Amino acid sequence: MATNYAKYAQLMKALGEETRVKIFTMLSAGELCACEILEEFQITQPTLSYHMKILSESGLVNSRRDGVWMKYSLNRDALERLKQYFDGIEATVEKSQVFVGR
Amino acid sequence: MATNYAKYAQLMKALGEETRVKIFTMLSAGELCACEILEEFQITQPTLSYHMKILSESGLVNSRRDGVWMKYSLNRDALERLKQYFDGIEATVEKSQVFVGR
DNA sequence: AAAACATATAGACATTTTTCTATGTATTAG
DNA sequence: CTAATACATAGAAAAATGTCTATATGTTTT
Repeated sequence: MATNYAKYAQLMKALGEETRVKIFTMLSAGELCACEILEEFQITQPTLSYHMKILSESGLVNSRRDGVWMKYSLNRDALERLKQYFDGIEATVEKSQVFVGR
Repeated sequence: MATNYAKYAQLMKALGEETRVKIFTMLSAGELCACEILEEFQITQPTLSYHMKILSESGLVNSRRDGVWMKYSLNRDALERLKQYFDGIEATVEKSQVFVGR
């Protein structure tokens, strides 16, 4: 499977904005509706809608309609993919950093 | 310690671009100079310089001058911080997803 | 069907981002 | 010291992003 950097970039970009990374973090506590999220920010409802769209389209966040409300939750698969990406990244110790005994 | 969402957003944004996430991944194999990185992309040298600046300023990447070359490597602390952020995010299983025995 | 509520979309606008070309700076070799 | 090499900076331009107001859509209640 060729590593899909464009997809990783999309996921990271979705989290590369303060409001969105806050929302993402909030959702780790469980599903929330847009109205509950909105209360935590000083932004208008259309602006929140815009951010939720970006999070949803990236796949990081699931959305479902519940009557009049939109409920949002984390997508476990996308979260796992991101975690696995970072697990695959290992900062190799540079020679200059190695202390070779005494 | 108040969670610094602006800082997380900065780290993610630095990785929220395909060229940069590729470079970041390349660096997990070890230190590289700008000229080696440049060979892998269809961009000009100033454009690479711009991307390296963003990666460096975010703290994700270390840079040092070695004679005429700039050598870049991953920053272990920043990487750890990102990993720990994601480890702290747990997609809680929604009620609707729970299968309650038989 | 109409009203009320939650959310989405359209359009406009300012700001930020990404890219380039041209040029400057730092380091090494001759 | 001059030339060559590697990289950085400046400035410009196009594209993308984030925000708002106004309005549309979908859902429930009456």
